[in-house]
Amino acid sequence: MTTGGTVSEVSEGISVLAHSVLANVANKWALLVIDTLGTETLRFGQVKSRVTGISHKMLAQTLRNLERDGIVDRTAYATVPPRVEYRLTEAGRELQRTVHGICHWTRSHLDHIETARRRFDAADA
Amino acid sequence: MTTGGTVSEVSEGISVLAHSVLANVANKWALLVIDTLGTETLRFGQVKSRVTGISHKMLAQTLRNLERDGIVDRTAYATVPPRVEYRLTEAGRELQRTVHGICHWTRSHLDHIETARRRFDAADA
DNA sequence: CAGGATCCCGTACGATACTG
DNA sequence: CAGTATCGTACGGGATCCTG
Repeated sequence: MTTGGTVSEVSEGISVLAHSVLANVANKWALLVIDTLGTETLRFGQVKSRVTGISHKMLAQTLRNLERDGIVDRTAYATVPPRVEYRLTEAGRELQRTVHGICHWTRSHLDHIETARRRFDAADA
Repeated sequence: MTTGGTVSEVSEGISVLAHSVLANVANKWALLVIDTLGTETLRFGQVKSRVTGISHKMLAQTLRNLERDGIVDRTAYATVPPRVEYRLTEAGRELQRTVHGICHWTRSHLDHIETARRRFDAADA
């Protein structure tokens, strides 16, 4: 590293944090979980059944990361069997609006993308 | 598998595509590249220097995936040295608006998140 | 300069099993 | 039911070298 200035150190520190946040937020499972939660309060199992294809492990991990970043709120009831509810925080709901935009864009462009892929794959053949 | 109906086969086929699209779009580098392109037309090297921390390989890979999905447009000029320009397609610009929302949310919530993380990490200690 | 090919390590992720 | 721990495999992603 040839930088060595305090300014660049600070700005790099910020970008490191930003990158780690993006790594948590900008991945398939996190997006789907955030979009699924929406304005609802759901139990672990409910989220799992609504997010198609997510594994038990990945859901737990994703929820923990989102909780850690203050995006989802976790409430555990000390009952038997245990009951744990998840909901988006205020910041989480702000994020959810733009996240929903991506999910919506994806769904509405599926056929567009499929043909684009076919053209691309045929081109370099 | 106990499903076996044509309906579920079709819906699963759709979700498989959706998941693969999300896997391309919903990752750190793709988001940053899309947000960086914005409304501009940039050369490979320009994108690379603007997306902090991306490696040569990941940029090439990300741009190829985005091109394949019809999100970015690639124009190569047969000059020496070669000159390749990237810009968002129409669909890509639609996506860019919501992607920008995520990047903006991340940037404006950095300190909020940092404190949330500290509280979380301190709690389970 | 753009970008593919190869090597190699670390991590993500699924499956499974165990605890409260 | 919710969550953690362990294991094994497969993929992500960086470094490096090579081509048009």
